[in-house]
Amino acid sequence: MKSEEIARLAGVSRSTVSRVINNYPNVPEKTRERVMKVIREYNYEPNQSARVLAGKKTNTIGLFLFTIYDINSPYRIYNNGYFSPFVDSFVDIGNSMGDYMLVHTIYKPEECWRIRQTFLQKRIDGGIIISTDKSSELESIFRDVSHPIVIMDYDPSVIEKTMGPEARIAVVDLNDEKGINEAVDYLVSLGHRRIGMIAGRQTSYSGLRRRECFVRRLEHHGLPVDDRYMIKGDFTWEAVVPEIEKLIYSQQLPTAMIASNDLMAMAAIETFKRHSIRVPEDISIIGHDDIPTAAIYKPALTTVRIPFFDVAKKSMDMLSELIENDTPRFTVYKADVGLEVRESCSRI
Amino acid sequence: MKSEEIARLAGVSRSTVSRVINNYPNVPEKTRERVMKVIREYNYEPNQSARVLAGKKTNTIGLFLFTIYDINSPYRIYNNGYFSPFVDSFVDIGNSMGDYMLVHTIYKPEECWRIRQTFLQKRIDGGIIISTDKSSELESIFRDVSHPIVIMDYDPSVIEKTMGPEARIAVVDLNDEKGINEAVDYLVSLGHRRIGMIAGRQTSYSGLRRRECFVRRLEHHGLPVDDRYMIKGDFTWEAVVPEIEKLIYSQQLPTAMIASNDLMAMAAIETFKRHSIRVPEDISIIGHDDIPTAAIYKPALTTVRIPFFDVAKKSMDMLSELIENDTPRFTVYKADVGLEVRESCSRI
DNA sequence: CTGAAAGCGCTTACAG
DNA sequence: CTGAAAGCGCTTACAG
Repeated sequence: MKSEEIARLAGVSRSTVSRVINNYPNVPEKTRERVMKVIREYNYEPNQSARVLAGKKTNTIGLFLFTIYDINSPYRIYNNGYFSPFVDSFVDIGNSMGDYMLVHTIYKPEECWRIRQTFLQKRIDGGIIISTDKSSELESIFRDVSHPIVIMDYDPSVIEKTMGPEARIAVVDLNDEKGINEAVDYLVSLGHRRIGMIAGRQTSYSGLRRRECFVRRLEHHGLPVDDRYMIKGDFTWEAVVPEIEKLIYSQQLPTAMIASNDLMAMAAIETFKRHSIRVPEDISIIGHDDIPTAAIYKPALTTVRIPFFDVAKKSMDMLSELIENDTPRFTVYKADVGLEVRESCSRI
Repeated sequence: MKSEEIARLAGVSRSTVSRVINNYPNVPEKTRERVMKVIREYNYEPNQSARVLAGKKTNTIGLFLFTIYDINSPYRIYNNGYFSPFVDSFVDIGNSMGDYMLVHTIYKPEECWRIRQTFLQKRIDGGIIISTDKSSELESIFRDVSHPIVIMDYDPSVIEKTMGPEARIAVVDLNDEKGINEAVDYLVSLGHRRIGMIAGRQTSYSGLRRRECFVRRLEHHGLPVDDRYMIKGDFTWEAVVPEIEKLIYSQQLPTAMIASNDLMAMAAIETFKRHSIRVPEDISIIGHDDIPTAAIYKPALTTVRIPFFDVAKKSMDMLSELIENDTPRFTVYKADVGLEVRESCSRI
C-alpha cells in the first residue's frame, strides 16, 4: 500500500494525501476526513525511507553507551546499575515523545566510527552519548559531525575546545561537587576524621573529578588526605576487592570511605564482611549513583543519588531543542544530586 | 557527499560506486581500490533511506519489550533484572552482527500498533517481541504482519493458531517443566514436604505454566497441594509483600516456597525477615530467572537459571534465518534452564 | 566489466 | 484549495 493508491481510492492526488499525513492546514476538513478514512481502512503507514529521502526527519534518536566492561565480561553493560536506568529512561522518554530509539553499545574507542556512521547514513536526527573515558576518537566526532549531540560524563571544557564551528552539542553534567561535599560533610558530622576514598578510573571525567572534590572537601574540614586510604578502583567490582584486601592486611583502616560508584561500595562492603569487618559498625561506607539495588542491599547503601529519569528527560529536551534549531551552539546543564542517607554509615 | 560525487571523483559511474559499496564481484580490483580510496578520503557513507527505498534491507532489528510495570511506577522495565540482561544481550548481539537495534517499550496492549507501525513504515527487517501477557492486540499482529518475528514468553500453540498464512514467526520457549521439576526435586531431596508457590500473573504464559508444572510435580511426589501455600503474585515486589504477611499471620507456614521469579522470591525473603522468620533456617526459598542481583543478594538466591545471553543469541539467529528466507514458516525453540543452588534453602 | 536509465515512495515548491 | 512534476540518493536490470 502506497500513497498513490490511497490517493486513487480517496479520489485525490498524492499531494493531498501527503498534506493530510503531515497535518498541513491547507486541506478542508471534508477532504481530510475522506483521505483519513481510506488510510485507516487499509492500515496505511507511509514508507519511512521515502519520507526521509524526500526531506523529513527520521524521528529516530541514537543512544550510544560506552561500556566500562570488556565485551567478554559476564558483567555487561546494562547489568551495571548505572547504565540500565538510563537506557530505561531514555527509551521511555523517547517513545513517549513519539521517537524511535536506536540503542548502541560501544566497547572500545575504536568503535566510535559507528556513531559517525549512524549520523552520516542519516539514520538518526540526533544522538545521546553516555561516555566515560576521554578519547580522541570521540573528540574527532565533535569536530566532524554537525548533527545534534547531547553528551554525558564528559568534561565540558574539553568539548568546547575540540568541537567544530558547526557543532550543536549540549553537555549534561552532574553537580559532583555538591554530592561529594554532602557525603564528606555527613561523615564529618558523624565524627569521622580518617576518611578514605575508593576512586573511579582516573581517565574518566567523573572518576577524576569526584576524587578532586573529595580531596578539596577534606582540606576544607582541615582533615588529612592519607594516601593509604585512597584506593584506586576503576568503577568495577573486580578491581576493588584486591585493593580492599591490601588495605585490610595493612591493618591501617580508615573509619569511613566514600566510593565513586555503588558497585565499588558494595564490593568493598562484601570484602570487609568476608574479613569480619562490619559495615557500618566497624567502618562506614558511602556509595555514589543510587543504583536500583542500593536500597535493597544489606546494609541499605547510603549514597549520592543521581536522578536518572530527570537527567534523561533534561537530556532529551535539550536534544530536541538542538534538533529544532539548526544553528550551532553549545550548552551545559548541571544536574542536581544529593545524599541519600540509609544504613551504611554510623556515628563513630 | 553522495555517490554521484564519489563517482565523479573516482572517474566512474554511480553504478560502479554502488557495486563497490555492495561488494559485488564484477568489478576489477584496481577499480575497486580507486573507488574505495575516494570513499575513505571523504568519509562517505551511503544514505540509508535511499538504499532502503531502492530495495536494500534496513539492517535494523526491532526489540519490543512488554513491561509488567505501570509507566508511572518507579520500578521500571530495565531495572527489572529479567528485562535488562535481555536488552543487554540483544543489543550486543545485534551490534556485533552489524545490525542496528531499535528498542521499544510497550506499556499496554493498546500500544501494540506501534509494532505494526514500525514494520509497515519499513523501519526494521524483523522484530523480537518479549511479551508477558496474552493479548488479542498482539495476536492481530501475528495475523496481519508478514514480517519476521521472534517472540518469547508466549504460548506457541496460541501463535500457531492465530498466525496468518504469510507469517514468519519463531517462538523461543523456556523448558519450564525441567526448571520447576529440578526445583521441587531439590526441595524434596532436602526433606521438604510442605512446599508452597509464589505464582506469577496467571494471565501470563510463564506464570500460568510454572504453576501447572509445580502442581504436577508435587503430585508426582505424592505431596499435597495446599491452597493456603499458593500465593498469588504478579511478578512484582509490591504484590507479594501483603500476601506473604497474610500467610505469616495465618500461622500456617510451609517449610519451603518456589517463586516464579527472583524479585518475588526476594520480596518474600525480606518480608519473612521483617517478621523474624529466617531464610533458609526457618523457611527455604527458591527463585526463578537468576537475575544479576540473585548472586549478590543475602542469602544468595537458589534459583532456576535462564541463560539470558544464549537465549538472546538463539533468538537473533532464528530471526536472521527468517529474514534470509522469505518463505512463511513457524519454528519453536525450547531453551534449557537449570537449578542454580546457592544459600537460600536448607535441609529440614 | 561498465554506464544510462528507470524506479523505489514520498514531499514540496510551483502554477493555477 | 489542489494537482503535475521535479527531486531526494540510492540500486538494479538492461544493453553493450
